[in-house]
Amino acid sequence: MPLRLFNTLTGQLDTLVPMDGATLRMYACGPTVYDYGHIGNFRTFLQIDVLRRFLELTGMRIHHVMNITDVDDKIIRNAAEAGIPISEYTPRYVEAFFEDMDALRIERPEQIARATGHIPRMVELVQKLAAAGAAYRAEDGSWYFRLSAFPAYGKLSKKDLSGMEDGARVDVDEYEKDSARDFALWKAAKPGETAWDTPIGRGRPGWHIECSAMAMEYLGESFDLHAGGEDLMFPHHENEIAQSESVTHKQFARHWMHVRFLLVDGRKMSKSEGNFYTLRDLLLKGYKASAIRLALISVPYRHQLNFTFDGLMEATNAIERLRTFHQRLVKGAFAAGESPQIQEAAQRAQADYLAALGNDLNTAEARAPIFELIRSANTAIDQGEFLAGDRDAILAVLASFDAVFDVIEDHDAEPTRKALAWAEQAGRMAEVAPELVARQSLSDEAIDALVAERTLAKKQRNFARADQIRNELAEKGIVIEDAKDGVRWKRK
RNA sequence: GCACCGGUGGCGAAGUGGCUAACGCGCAGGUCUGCAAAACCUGUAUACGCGGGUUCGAUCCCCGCCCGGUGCUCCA
Repeated sequence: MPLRLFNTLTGQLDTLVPMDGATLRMYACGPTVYDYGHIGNFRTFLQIDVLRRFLELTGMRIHHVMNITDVDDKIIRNAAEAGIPISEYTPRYVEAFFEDMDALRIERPEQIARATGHIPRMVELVQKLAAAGAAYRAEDGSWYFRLSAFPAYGKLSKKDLSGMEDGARVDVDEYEKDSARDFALWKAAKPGETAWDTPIGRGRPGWHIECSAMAMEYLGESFDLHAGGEDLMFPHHENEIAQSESVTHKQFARHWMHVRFLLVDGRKMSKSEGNFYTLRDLLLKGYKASAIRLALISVPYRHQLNFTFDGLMEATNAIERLRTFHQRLVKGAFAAGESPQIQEAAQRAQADYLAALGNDLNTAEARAPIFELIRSANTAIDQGEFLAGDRDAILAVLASFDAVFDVIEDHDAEPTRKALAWAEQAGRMAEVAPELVARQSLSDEAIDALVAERTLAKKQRNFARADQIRNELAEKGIVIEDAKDGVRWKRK
């Protein structure tokens, strides 16, 4: 199943094929590590994860490079406020970032590149641009890209800058540029700021140059796919193209993917709006990592997603249904054989599922055949028409669903445990939802003991005691199910 | 202001120029159960923002309008 993916550059669905015929080379803009990641960041990384996982499911080999921006204005400012060098400031946020990625089960890219580890490559690129006449040094020692040297500028974001007045909106501290639209490649050091001594002077890289330098270092002058959030399209990605192609005269990335922003309660998420959430915030409110993952990927990447707590509950309940069904298959006893209707339904579900994802990663459409299959399988089981071969066929479909969505298998305990440990250490226990604390208060062994006591009470027809135990457990988020083949319990 | 995107049942969200417009969640009733839970069945449902146009036929195409959102500046 090939992937037809919307390409910002061409404005249409293009089939994603590795240009070397073997491995898809892709670059995705990663985080700037000045704070904890918020759910908007993670929506982007999650959608890129969906892309990766779908390609892997179809058997494609991938080489995916992600950068970490560990030097920029905000980092310098925050580190200065904290009174520590940036090399001490950023590691904790790098670590937190990967912890959050793991919590959301986002696969690691094949390669992670830090900006501060690639300064010489960036300097080289600036030198090459200068040699090509596309870069110039301003009086203060900063280097700028000369926009007029790249006539194709605007081809990605479809902006026509020809009509823009030069000098209409020049920032006061950018008076040294030849043209207002020229952007910084290298920023001259200001007193006390982090800086590197290099052949092009003492300073630090501009924001855009790191991605050009690292992408070309690891993926070559031309590669298959470049992805990121929609906000990066302009100016960041446009500038990357200008810098890179001015040096190589080759197409930089062939295919560009942009993930739309999410809204929270119908508005853009921002700290001033009071609708700003990090992953940790949500985990401490008691939501499961899997529910957050599902909520953030269920709306296709090219659509705005309106994030709400109702949406998180919906995702929580949908996962519950998936997991309950999965357990029913795994634990159930079925007679040998296959029933043609179920086999056929499983095959059709698998085909529809893959087709939906192949159609520009339509995750919403992809869910439908899975849930349809679950309903018909449940019906067959209830009617005693479900056989062991049917189970195997459906488990295979669920496995390919989980290869991309990754929410059926339950990995939720660890992220919550880590978030609680972090809250304790960071002195933020006040933010933890009381239900979450209650839920953590019983060990599996204690629950097993209570469940056994209840089963005994039931056998003795002491229903008052049995219900009392069930209520006690329910208060701590433990749900009991009396099935034909025994008693099950699960944490809500 | 300029540009782009969206407005589908109670909520979220697919999709299509013509068959009963997916799927999920919620709610109600039923089956099962000591009672529940899970599961299934039924209902919720006269759901395609408004007004024109094209067409044999439009939710889907075109025009206008209203509403919401986003970008044009640091931002996933």
